[in-house]
Amino acid sequence: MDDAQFSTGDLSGAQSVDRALRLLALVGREAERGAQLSDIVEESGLNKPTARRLLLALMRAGLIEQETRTRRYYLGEEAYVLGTLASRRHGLLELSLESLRNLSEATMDTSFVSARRGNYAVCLHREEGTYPVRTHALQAGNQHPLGIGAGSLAMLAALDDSEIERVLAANRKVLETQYASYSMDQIRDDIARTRDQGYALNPGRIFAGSWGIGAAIMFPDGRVAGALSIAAIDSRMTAERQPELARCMRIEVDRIEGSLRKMWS
Amino acid sequence: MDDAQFSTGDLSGAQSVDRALRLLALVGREAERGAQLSDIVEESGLNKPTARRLLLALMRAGLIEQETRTRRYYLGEEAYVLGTLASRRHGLLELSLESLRNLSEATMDTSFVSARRGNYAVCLHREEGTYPVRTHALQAGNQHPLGIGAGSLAMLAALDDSEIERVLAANRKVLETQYASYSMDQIRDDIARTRDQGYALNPGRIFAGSWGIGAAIMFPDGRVAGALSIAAIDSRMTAERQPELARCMRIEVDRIEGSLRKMWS
DNA sequence: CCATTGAGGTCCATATGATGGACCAAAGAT
DNA sequence: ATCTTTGGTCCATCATATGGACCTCAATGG
Repeated sequence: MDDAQFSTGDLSGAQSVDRALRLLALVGREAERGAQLSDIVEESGLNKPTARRLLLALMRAGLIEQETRTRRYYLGEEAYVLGTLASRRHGLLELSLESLRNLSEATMDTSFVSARRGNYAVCLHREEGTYPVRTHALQAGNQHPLGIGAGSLAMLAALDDSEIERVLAANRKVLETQYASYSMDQIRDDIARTRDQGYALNPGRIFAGSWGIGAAIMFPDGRVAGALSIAAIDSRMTAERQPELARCMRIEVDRIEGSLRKMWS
Repeated sequence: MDDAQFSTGDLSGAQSVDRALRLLALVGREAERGAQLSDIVEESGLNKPTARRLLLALMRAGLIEQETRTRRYYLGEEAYVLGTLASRRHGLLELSLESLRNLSEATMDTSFVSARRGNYAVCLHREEGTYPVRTHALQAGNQHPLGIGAGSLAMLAALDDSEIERVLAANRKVLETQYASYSMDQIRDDIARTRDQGYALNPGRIFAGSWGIGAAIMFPDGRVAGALSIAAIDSRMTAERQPELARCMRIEVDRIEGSLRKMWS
């Protein structure tokens, strides 16, 4: 596989860096409430001194910070600065914000942008709808394995079959242990239906009554850039309304893909 | 000094993490053109295998990525995602964008938001003005020691005197070697004038003819959040026009500080 | 067309620096 | 007043990062 001219040898190592960056990601996903040291220790599988040492290093770099009162860890300002600088290449959120506002206004429901992150999908932003009954199943920062949830399923379905199987295989354990309401075959069916209909549907699989539909956003070169999705209670996701919502999303996806084309040319 | 109840002992270490994160920052600042391995090696002072190993670790985490064709390193999507998540706490850019648009429209000149990053100021965004002659001295991602440039000086002047001296002392070497047109006393004078006038002025100190004025943005708790600034050629920065520009900036700074108050309450 | 230069990438013996069990301190909880 | 939970740290041991030497490819130039 891959990488042309240079031999792609080992040069493995820098394991503490790997560990530190895993912690960084972990703290990031917990961004809202802040992460406790004990949680971090548990979730990361590292032990306390190690975790603390790595956290200190991340703090020295400004990527995370610790609130003195609560002793909780949060993403720091350097993370924000880097993100700002990265948005030149990866500005999916910026490109999508207006679309989300359009969607939420037109449909009255809550809409989302997600990005692919390895074998997972992360929610980048949640744009509240105006309809008074809303589902709060998905918040910015939350992540689920690819295939779990509407936007996430849309992204998975947009990959080619060999990669889908790779992803599913990589996620097998998590799926079995944490997503009992799903099965690998279930997901494969969902993919088929998604490709067939042109949009992804989550009929309350994660939380009963909390439905969603999603559509993938593609880079000009065919890679998956992310996904838009809309969530609502089941009674607002009837078979008649679904295609209508899908059409709205399609329009916005086209707009975003147009901007991406411009950005990369 | 400081940190209350827990003893803040050593627990130093994780040096490779420090190094890796320095590289990350370095690649980030070079975000536009992408960073070459050889530059990274030179600027970081690390040697090639070490730098490469750390870069690989950063790539594994998705924080940076390497374009296969050019072999240059860029910020990766994870950096973007983290930044998005961090913007919940540190969303200076989001809060300022509208103000920048107002400023650039009202004045026809280019305007900027910067954030403090340790002893430096980083430019987060550059909003182009419409006036046909523009200075391109400051681009997003660029950084200068605190005190160098209008926004940067505004931030420095907003610190208390003991911290100013700490910052200046820390930057002494860089100032001497790379900013020969400045001197420590020069900067101290600039600070006095800034406090006096209520806005910071850079009368072409870095590049002749490229002037700027700046104003600091403060957090509700009195810490420096960042700065707005406006840049133009000298003929558009006459003594008469300066107070007018400063007034426009002041209005926008007030707006942003209002939003910050809301965000933290 | 074959040096030569320079950039990207890697190997591996060595010794530096990360590891984690044991421990201490503070703050709730009973 | 004692127990438990959570945050933080020390230091002897050994795993892991280090960097000089080396390889490969592409471009320059004689």
